[in-house]
Amino acid sequence: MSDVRVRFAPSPTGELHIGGARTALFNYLFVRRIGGTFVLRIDDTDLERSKEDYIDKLMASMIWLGLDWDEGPYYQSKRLDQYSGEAEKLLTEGKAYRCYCSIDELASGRETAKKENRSYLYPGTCRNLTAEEEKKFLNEGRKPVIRLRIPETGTTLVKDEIRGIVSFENSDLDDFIIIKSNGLPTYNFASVVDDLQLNITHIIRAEEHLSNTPRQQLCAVALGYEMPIFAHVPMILAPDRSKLSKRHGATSVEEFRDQGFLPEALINYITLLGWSPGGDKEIFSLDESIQTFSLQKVNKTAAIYDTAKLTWMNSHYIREYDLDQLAGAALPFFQKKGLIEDKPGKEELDYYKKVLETVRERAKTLVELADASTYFYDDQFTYDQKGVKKAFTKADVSDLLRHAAQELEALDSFSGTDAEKTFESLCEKLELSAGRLIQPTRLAITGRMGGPGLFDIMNLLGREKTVERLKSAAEYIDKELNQQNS
RNA sequence: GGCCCCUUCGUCUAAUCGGUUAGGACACCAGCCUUUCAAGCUGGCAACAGGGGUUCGAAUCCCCUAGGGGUCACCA
Repeated sequence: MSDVRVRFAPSPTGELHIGGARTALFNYLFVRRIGGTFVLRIDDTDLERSKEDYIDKLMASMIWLGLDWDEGPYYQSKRLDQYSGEAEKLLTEGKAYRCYCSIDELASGRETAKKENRSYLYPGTCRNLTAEEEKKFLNEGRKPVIRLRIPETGTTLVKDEIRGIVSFENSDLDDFIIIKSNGLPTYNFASVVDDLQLNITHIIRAEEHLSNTPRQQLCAVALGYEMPIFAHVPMILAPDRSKLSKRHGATSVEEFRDQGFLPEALINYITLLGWSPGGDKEIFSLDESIQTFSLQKVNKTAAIYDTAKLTWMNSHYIREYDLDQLAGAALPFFQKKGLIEDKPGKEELDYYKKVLETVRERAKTLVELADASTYFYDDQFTYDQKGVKKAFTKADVSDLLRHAAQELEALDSFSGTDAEKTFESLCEKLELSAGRLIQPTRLAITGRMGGPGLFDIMNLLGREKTVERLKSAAEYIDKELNQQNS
């Protein structure tokens, strides 16, 4: 096993969204290829926004996607001693200092800077306070924060596996806060302390963190460490090129799951968002991606996510999935529609799998799969109105349906092929094209104009239901339609 | 606004060191297949942001402009 260590460090302020999932995925692909350790860390230093419920959901989503980790979760909220300890060290070394400026004072400085249309940097008011001055502030009841002393000159170089070397002028940075007045660390500090203490070797994270990296690197330098290697992966944007948010529809892994997407499809789709193995292959498994993944081939450009392609991939996986696996994945969707019992028996499950087999070809999501299966369970359906106009209004349709029902009833044995033969000879006898009989029959037994092969449906439904539905359709035509006509 | 990153079909992307009719996938359109709807197959539409260089030759290297994104919090 290699000593490469990566981490995925979500903050539990929401569900795992598609961008976070992709970041986790790239960490996973990278570390699994190299045989290193994948660490999960929960960045929960924001007490107000962090919720425990989200931690469980985050982990559940990762497991559902198949992204398992080796170590953790570590919780920043349980490591607070580490941060204050390191901060204290910086304080005694003179690399950090206490700042007594109030939030209001800071805000007003920021405001005037904005009015004068220049960028605001903390002016270093408390940079060189004397002991007496500090005492005075303390007596006033001020609670200090701790700021890192940033070099006034020089350049900080960030090495990034994807973007090369990115340089920042230290003079553009200010002495930022590492410990808040409530004693908790800020993200920029806690994250650095953790990455160093957990021996993280590669930080693979979203591009939005690139601008913060020089600050973190300066932290590491002050703490006497060298920073790990960075890889800032491009963002995933909404179709309108803006940052992803709720108003763009489904953005979390959980939502995609609820909409009937398979984890393999989601993974396959986001794998291709910002990375490509080269070549023409589009469909591949997590394991296949691990074999070919490299950070160097990750794109620099932000990707816009487009559910059309995801949907196409999902339909592909629905078609190709192992039947038992598909049955397991789709079951909750059937149960939600009330098609299947909470604890289905063996017979019910066998029938269910047969239904899946005949229906899976044309479903793009698991929701559609359940929608397309209702008439296998429920006799009480209405006829598609367009279909009624097309298939039920021709002359003598009701007689035709009754005739077909009679023929089927007269059969010694009943199967899909038997039914097909019966229909063929009936059409021949009546000198009808196959469609003339098949269309109204389809509508009669499913209520719809599209779907699986008619005789496959009959086969599954069985003779009794088929005949029954043919007859009641004939009745419907005589009653409803002829009444209208007269 | 300062700083940083980015720019190939509508979208995701490919194109070893500069030499390609700029390739694939989704979507879209047409045809084939077919009892319907899908699937599948075949074909079509469609891109190097703009302008300067460097070079025999630039999507590829350099510069400028424009556009997009990120970041500048006692959020992460």
